[in-house]
Amino acid sequence: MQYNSPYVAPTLTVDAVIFQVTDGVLQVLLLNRQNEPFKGSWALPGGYNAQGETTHAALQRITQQKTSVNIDTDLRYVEQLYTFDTVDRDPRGHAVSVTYMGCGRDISVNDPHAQFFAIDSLPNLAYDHGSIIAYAHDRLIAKLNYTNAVYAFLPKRFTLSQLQNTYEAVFGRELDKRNFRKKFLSLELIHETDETWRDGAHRPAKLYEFNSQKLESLSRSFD
Amino acid sequence: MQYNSPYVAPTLTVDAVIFQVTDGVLQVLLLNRQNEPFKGSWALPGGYNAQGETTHAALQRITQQKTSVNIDTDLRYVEQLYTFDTVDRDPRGHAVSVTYMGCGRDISVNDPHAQFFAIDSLPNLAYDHGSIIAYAHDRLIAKLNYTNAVYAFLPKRFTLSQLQNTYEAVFGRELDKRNFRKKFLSLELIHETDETWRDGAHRPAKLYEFNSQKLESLSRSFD
DNA sequence: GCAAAAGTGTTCCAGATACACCCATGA
DNA sequence: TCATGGGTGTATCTGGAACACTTTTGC
Repeated sequence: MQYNSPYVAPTLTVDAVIFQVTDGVLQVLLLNRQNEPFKGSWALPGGYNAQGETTHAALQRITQQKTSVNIDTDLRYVEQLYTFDTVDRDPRGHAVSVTYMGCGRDISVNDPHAQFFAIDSLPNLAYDHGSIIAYAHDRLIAKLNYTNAVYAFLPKRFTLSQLQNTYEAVFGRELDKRNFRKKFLSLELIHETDETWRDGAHRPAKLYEFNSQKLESLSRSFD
Repeated sequence: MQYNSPYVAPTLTVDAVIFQVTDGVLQVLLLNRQNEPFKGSWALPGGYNAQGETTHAALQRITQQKTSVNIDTDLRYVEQLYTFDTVDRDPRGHAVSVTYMGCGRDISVNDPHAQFFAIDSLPNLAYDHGSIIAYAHDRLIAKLNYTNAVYAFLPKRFTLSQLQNTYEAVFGRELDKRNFRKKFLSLELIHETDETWRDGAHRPAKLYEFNSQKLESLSRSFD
């Protein structure tokens, strides 16, 4: 491979779509932009990826700096999504963005400019971040359909109702309680514990645990 | 976003996994490397992506130059796969590679160093191209399972046996003829034509056509 | 008439869907 | 005792899997 003119690489950036489910609502982490371009709009956490740094390492550094979220400890599932590279997506010049999706729970953000938004009431978004979020949501739905990735949204021990709520929040539709329980239990991904959860004036719920906290493909797809 | 040291982007490259099905065998296009590193090994068609060029445009230019394959006219389906960025994957330095998968049929290559290989008898591969091909194959199987993407491997009119052979080549296993036909026809992706195909001393086969040559998701997954 | 691929139906089983009531608790 | 969410079973339907013979042609 020979080149006559000196090679100049495009700018490389990383962007993260960080999801959590709170009170039965799927949320995305966004940052309010303090500078141009798109000052005042909301954007995914992201930044530059320099030579010698993997995209994963860049993501780690950037989310830590900008949102105090640590992708290795705060997120229980992280996956590369897609690389967006339309030449005109950034008004400052050609930038190629490697995007990631991450899932966690009870994520606390200190920065006053960082905030979680419900997936179905997003504010004005910078760049092409609206389509990146839509892409991530589609992928997330697919992942929950054929893997055990829900574990990333749940505490170690959880009730079947919490589990069902999480699926409903991601899928954006309601599921039948009896069918949900029958099907999910038949997948043999979780087991009962001897603990129960008391929460108000009603029968306490059994707590369950995942057999494995590692990503596994389901024997049959969920949906 | 301010930087104290001047920003240097990693080298950006693109690599293509180009599939076709010939005589019931799934094949991948490879190039024999004439230079170091990995001189003599086989590699995916790929090359540098400079600033101002989209990855798709770079792919177009590179496959045309190196293998005389035109991804817009010779391939009927193209999709971005994944971005590989392990710092040490290229011995010459940190390179980030955006990979694509493409599918076509009857692709002719002029270059004597370019050749199609059966997916299950690949030669010595350069870089991490073995794992890229494996990743592409997995994705291809998934795509054929939940979309009508097979059309990319077939001529405009084709027999049900050709269709079944193509699935078998990609999936790497045999399918039951009666169940295959019943199921595929029930998906309503193809329609009969009034033409038949004569080919040797046996009953001629009806020719079918896809209703649409655009990618569609199946109402129920295939496999 | 024979070799070769095309074409065709039925039975069985597993899993999806639809659906309504009793249980255990706190106030 | 009542309000609240937890927990449970059955009937029906649809789609997947297994399986073998007849048809049409060229030689």
